[in-house]
Formats: sequence, structure tokens, C-alpha cells
Amino acid sequence: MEREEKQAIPAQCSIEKSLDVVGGKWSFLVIREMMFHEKKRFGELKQAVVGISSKSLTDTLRHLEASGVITRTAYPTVPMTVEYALTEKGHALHGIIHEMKKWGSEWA
Amino acid sequence: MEREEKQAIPAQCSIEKSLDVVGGKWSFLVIREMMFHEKKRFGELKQAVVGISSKSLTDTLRHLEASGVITRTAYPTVPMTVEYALTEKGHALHGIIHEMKKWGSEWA
DNA sequence: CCGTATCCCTGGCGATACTG
DNA sequence: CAGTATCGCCAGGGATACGG
Repeated sequence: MEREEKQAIPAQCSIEKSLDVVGGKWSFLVIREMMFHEKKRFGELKQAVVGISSKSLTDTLRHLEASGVITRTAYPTVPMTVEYALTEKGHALHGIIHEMKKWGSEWA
Repeated sequence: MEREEKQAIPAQCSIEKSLDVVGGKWSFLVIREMMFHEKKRFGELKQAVVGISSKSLTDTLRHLEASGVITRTAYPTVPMTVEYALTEKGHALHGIIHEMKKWGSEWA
């Protein structure tokens, strides 16, 4: 029987599940921006998240989108216009963001 | 054009400051263990945090210690005994851990 | 404007062996 | 037991160029 899963990465506790979504290097910073602005375009995010490259931003956005945390909406304008927004699941991350801001301001 | 001038990379908002402490790959999982057990020895942590290597655990512990989140106490027994514990600053991370557990259980 | 496609290099690990 | 030292892999991510 499968009593034993992979010994490598077995038990997905709630924290591990969260980390799988927002554990990336840039995840929190991207989400933070979106939480404060409701809608964000690619270029705006790239400017706001200081130091991120196009590739890393794309990767982060794709991952968050696949995780159901954000939505991507493309408008057939010329040039192209794309807007990203938090889903309900994404907005629910507010508690974590809030606690991190709080701890960072008090202790770090 | 009239954008708020955020300093290049070192723009340390509260979230970035938090990430600098607990943004590591294993940080949250190590802290989680210590938050539930008050005292933890090296070997216990290595068993509890499934998949972590000695090197990564050492690196994580050193970083957390340098950040003032945990303390390291070595007892001159044979063989050596070392205990790690959260500081007040470390215990203050409870809010973040709690929110991550909550979000992970509800959404992930 | 919003990406994707390459190239390439760093460093983050894991594995192993060894020490106090 | 609790690390340190060393090697080596390979994925992450930066830089650049280009396509829709």
C-alpha cells in the first residue's frame, strides 16, 4: 500500500501548499503591487518591482495565473494591452501580506 | 515621469525586509517546526523538515540566527548537544505562519 | 506594448566524506 | 551528534534580440 509516498517531498502541509504558490523569489512583491492597485499592466509591474527581469516577471505571472491567484486579460489593441488582476483567491492572500508588512516594520 | 523615486535595489519596504529573513527556500518550514516545539535539536529538525540536507539546514539556521530570529545553544556533552529556539522576534513570526497555514488550508 | 526565444553564468542545493 | 569541507549538477534568472 502507499502508506509511504515519496520520501523526498511527501506531506503537503498547509504551509508547503502556500509556499508552492507564493514561495517564489518575486511572488510576494508582485502580489503586493497588485493588492494595492487592483489592476496592473505588464510594464507597470516591471517598473514597480525593482530589479525584476521580463523573463522572471513572465514566469512569476504565469505561475500565479496557473495557481488561480491572478487573471490575465489581453485587449486586442495596437500595441497590445494586457491587464492583470487578483482573483478572490489572490485577494485572500491579504492576511499573509499584511502580517509580513507588519512584522517587517516592527522587527526588521 | 513624476514617479516616486524608489531607490535602486536596496529599496527595502517592509515586505522586502521580511523576505530577507524568511524568504529562503526552507526558512518557513524550519521556523514552523520550532514554533510548535519550543526547542529543537539539529537532528530533530533534519528529520522534521523532510528533504532538507545538512548543508541547507545549517545555512538556514545560520541565516536565521544572524537575523536574530533563533538562538543556538551548545552544550559540552559527548556527543555534542545543540538546541535551537525562537527568540521573541522569531515568535513574532507567528502571525505570518498562521496566515499561511490558514490560506493554504482554505485555498490551496 | 507585451511578451517569447536564446544564451550563459551564477549559486543554490544535494551527496559524500570527514572532524570535534 | 552536529556540523564543516568539497565537489558537481542543473535550474533560476539576467541580458539580449527578436516576434505578434
